[in-house]
Amino acid sequence: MSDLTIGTLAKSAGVGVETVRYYQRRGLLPQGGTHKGAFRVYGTDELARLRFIRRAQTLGFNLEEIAELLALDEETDRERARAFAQAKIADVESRIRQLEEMRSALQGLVTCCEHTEAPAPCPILHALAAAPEEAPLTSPPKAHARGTRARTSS
Amino acid sequence: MSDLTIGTLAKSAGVGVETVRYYQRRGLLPQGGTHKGAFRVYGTDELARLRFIRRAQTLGFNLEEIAELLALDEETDRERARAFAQAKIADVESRIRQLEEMRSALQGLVTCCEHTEAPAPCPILHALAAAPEEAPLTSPPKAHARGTRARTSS
DNA sequence: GTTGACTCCGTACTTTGGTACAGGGTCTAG
DNA sequence: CTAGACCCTGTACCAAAGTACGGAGTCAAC
Repeated sequence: MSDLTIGTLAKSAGVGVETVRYYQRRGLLPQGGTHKGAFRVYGTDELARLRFIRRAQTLGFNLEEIAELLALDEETDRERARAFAQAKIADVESRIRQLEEMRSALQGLVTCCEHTEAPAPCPILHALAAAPEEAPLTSPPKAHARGTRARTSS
Repeated sequence: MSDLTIGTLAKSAGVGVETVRYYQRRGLLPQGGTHKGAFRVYGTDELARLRFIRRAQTLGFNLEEIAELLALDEETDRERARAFAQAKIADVESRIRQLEEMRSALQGLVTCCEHTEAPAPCPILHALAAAPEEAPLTSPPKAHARGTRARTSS
């Protein structure tokens, strides 16, 4: 037993076949698997690796980070694993803080809206439309800050 | 005054020219602007609209949602604006909860690691590698849950 | 011995919020 | 009147994590 085809391997880990292949392309899973006939077969270590990936994802690691985690040695890399986890905690916490700021700003708008008499323009839309010179428009969350050159010209 | 070219309009709002054009393509800003000579000129309402977009982004709205917000009427759509904001609050809060779960799981691993004697395999990597039948692998945060068909076949 | 499900391989597409670039035209200052 | 800065249009590209699809081969059951 534990002679899995890619399909059963995928199902066992709760992912799609295409996902497994994708992980193979990304180098997270071995391309191989021993051949048996024309199809590849996978064993329990591939399954464990696949589950490792999914669990690490639920903890907020992306695939690149997971590749690094997978390269760590259980015996000799404890320090590094812990540092990794701690860095991720810091990262998660900063995202939480960002979201909390959003929430309180939104909450402020809603509260304001509820305390405004009916025949007035919507304070929410109004607040969005008004130009707050004080709050200088902290740059919106860019998906991936890369070449954010403001092109301030010569 | 307030006869802005696309470049000055963009600079006034703190975005790049390409971004303005992109918003135009997305229908968030009018394509037009009155022509003056060969170039388009924009006025204060385009600038206000552009700033509206950026502010709404900092509150966590995506461009599709912002398009809807922009379609609301300040006078007659107060209910809808508030509902919108409240839905966004709920959304933000659920993301916060998710992140908090991640954080506590990570914190648990780190704490565990710190209380383990040195000559043992890394508990973090170990925990990731172990198969927790209890915690059935709550699906990792997919970027955009769309066609997540597990292809459970016939 | 054929049908249907599965596998293999490669490539292209998805989403979101933009960037970048090419190949023009135009406007303005010196 | 010419150089350089700006504008226009259109298209292609970026990241991340997959998903979809086409065409061909193969395996197992009936």
